[in-house]
Formats: sequence, structure tokens, C-alpha cells
Amino acid sequence: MTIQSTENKILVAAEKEFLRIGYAAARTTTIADAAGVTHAMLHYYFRTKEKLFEKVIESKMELIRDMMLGSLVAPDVPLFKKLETAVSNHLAFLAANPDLPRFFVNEICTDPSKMETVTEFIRTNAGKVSEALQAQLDKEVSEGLCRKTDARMLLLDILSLNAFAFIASPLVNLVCGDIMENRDAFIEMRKKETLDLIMRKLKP
Amino acid sequence: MTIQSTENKILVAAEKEFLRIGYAAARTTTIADAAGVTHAMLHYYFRTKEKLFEKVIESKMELIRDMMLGSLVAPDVPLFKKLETAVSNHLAFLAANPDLPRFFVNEICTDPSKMETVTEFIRTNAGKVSEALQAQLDKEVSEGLCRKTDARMLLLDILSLNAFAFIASPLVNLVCGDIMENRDAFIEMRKKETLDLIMRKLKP
DNA sequence: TTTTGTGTCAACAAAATTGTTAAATCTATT
DNA sequence: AATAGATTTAACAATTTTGTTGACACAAAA
Repeated sequence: MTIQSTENKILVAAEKEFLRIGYAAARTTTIADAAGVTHAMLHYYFRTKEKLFEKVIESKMELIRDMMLGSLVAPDVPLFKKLETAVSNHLAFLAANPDLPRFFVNEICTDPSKMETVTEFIRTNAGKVSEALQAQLDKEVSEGLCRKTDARMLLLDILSLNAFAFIASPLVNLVCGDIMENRDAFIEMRKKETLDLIMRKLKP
Repeated sequence: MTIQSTENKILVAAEKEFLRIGYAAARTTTIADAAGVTHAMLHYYFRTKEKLFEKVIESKMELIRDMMLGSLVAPDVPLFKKLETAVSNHLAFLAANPDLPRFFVNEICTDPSKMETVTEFIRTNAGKVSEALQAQLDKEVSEGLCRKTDARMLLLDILSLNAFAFIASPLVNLVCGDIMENRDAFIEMRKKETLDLIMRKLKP
């Protein structure tokens, strides 16, 4: 346990609270309490709730690439192998950041203006991923290794199959309660399931 | 345009606002304005913001069965046919209630105690759906019509593939912007995609 | 026409939440 | 130790949001 600066303690507590219940429901006093400081400290270091929120967003920006399957834009690895590692990485990322997707989706819905830097980042990034994947798909199709496929539909399939269980975890728990007792086992199960579905879709 | 009672105008406006931005971000004054009444009227008819919220939840309760693929608990229709209509119904339902899933997930995450009636309803309903589907799967497997499959994984696959695009629509828009210009066409596309994936998974 | 009850409004009150300040404390430097 | 600067605290202030009240209007019933 390393010693933490006040500023950092606040940032960490804010991160936790904003991700858990969102900007609107979060209370600056609750965040300060969780950080173990007076709420005046929060304003001293970050001026306003909104500026604190922006800092939290900034600190999460680099993670977004992984959220959007960034590992698909990669060196020349065969498609199936690449998809396998991408799905695996994606699930590992989600397991490490389980409420990040819901958080982003939510904040973008409740107040898009607050999230313009994020959406802009995602837009360009998603474009790159999608184009790179389409190029590789076309190539492997022409070599007869793979069925003709729209990269964006494929991306959406993978994103859906991986992310939904995390975004809607309280609902999914009601369907799969018993299976989810062991989180790691559940994730491993889903990885197999998703990869199986994707492979069946792509194989000629 | 039928004439609306003040009480109903408030309820409709509240429904819209709560679904759009959630309980925490919604403002009673904004709801009253949208309904075209003074905010004293809101308190006159519903006492508190929380009670108004409960009314909105109540009015949405019957819809939840459809959200959870309720049409899968049905007369004795062959499995593949049943899945086809279930996916189709589910997507139609989502198209008609695009922000209902995100709303429920969110409210359950930010304050589960507020949503206990909902979660209880979903739990029993999901149980029924899952058991009925598993029974039919087992039967068709024994007849050699279908590969051995866990009903809950199958349900999760369908739910994910259908619901994600709605829950995360602002994100999905960034990936599939051009395809989504025509909403109906996009939904039709997704229906084919999902059914294709599911059929490939199940066919021996 | 009086009465009675419901619905409406404007203004007010209370509560919750965010933001500020001045004085006190601590830390490092001279 | 004296100074300067940053940090902390407790008390306070401002703003936002929710909730209330009393006067008034209006319609139906007596």
C-alpha cells in the first residue's frame, strides 16, 4: 500500500463513484468522504464537480481503444488467429474494467456535449479498426479462406457478444445466476462461446 | 390528438425524461415544463419525484416480459421456427422501446433497492423462459435435429446480439454510422445476422 | 345562488448539493 | 528561527432542486 497524495485519493474515489453510478447520481461530498478528506479539498484541487469529472474521463481515454477492439489493428497475423486474440484481449479488458462500457454509453446518452472528446476519439479509432478488418477480410475471402463478410457487422457481433454480459450484468445475473458464481469460469465459457459463433460465421 | 388530463400529461412527460436520462439526472421542473404545467401540479398529483418514478416503472412492467424474450415460452412450435419468431419479435419490441433496456440496467445499477419489484419479476420470468427452452433443446437434441446446447448461453447470445445495438446505440453509430441511416433496414440486417449466427450454432 | 370539492397558480419554504473563505497548520527553504 | 508557500479545516454562502401553502377559479350539486 503506497502512500497517496490527497489529490490522488480524491481522483481514485471519484473514478470509482462516477463509474459506479454516473455523473448525475454521484455526490461530491460522498466522493470526498470515500477519499477520507473534507469536501473543501475536492474543490481546492479540482474547482468543480464537472472539472473533476473531466479529469476522470481523461484518465480513462487510453483505455477506450481496447474497449473498441483496438487489438484488431495489428501486424499481419492470420485473420482467425487475430480474432482469437482480439476476443480474448477484449474479454480480459472488460473483466478488468467491468463498468466502463455502461458508464460511457450512459454519459453519452444523458449529456453528449460532456463527452465530445470521447466520441471523437472513438469515431476515428472505430474507423481505423473497421477499415483494417475489412481489408483483411477481403484478402482472405479472395484466397478462399473465409466467407464474404461485412467487417462492421462482424465487429458489432463481437462487441455485442462480449460487452453485453458486462453492461447488463445485473440482468444477466438473473438469467445465469448459478453459472456466474465463478466469474473467471464464466468469462472463459463466454470466450469459447463467442469464438465458436464467430468461427462458424466465417468458415466457408 | 386526444385531449389529455394533466395527470396523464405529467406521466407521459416523466416517462420520456426518465427513460432518456435516468432518475438522477431528471428534474421535476423540466418534466413539468415538458408536460406544459406548473411543477406544483406534479407534486399535487404524485407527491414526490420518487412516487412519480414508481408510477412510471409500474406502467412499464408488462413490457419487461418481451424484453426478456418472453415469446420463447410458447405453444409447441418447432425450435428453429420458434427462435426465428422470437428474434423477430424481440427486435420489433426493441425498435418500439429503444431505450428501455439501458434505462432498466442503469437504474438497477445506481439503486437496486428502487428496482426490487422489477428484478423479482425478471428473475421468475427468466427462469421460466430458460427452463422451457432447455427442455425443448434437449428434446430436439435427442431427435438429432440440433446440437447439444446450454439454453442460458443461447439466451445470452440472442439477448446480446439483439439488445447491444440499442443499449449502446450512440457507440454503435460511431462504428456503423452509414449503415444506420435507414433504421428499419439496419434492424432487418441485424435480424438476418443474428438468426444466421444462431442457426449455424445449433445446426448439427 | 350558495355550497362543495377539485384543480390551478404564484409565491414561498425546506432540503440537498455545490462552491467559497479566512484562519490555522504544516513543510521546505533561507 | 523566520519566511513563504502550499495544504487543510470548519464554518459559511450560493445555487439548485424538491416540496408546500394559501388564494383563487371553476364546475357540479344542493
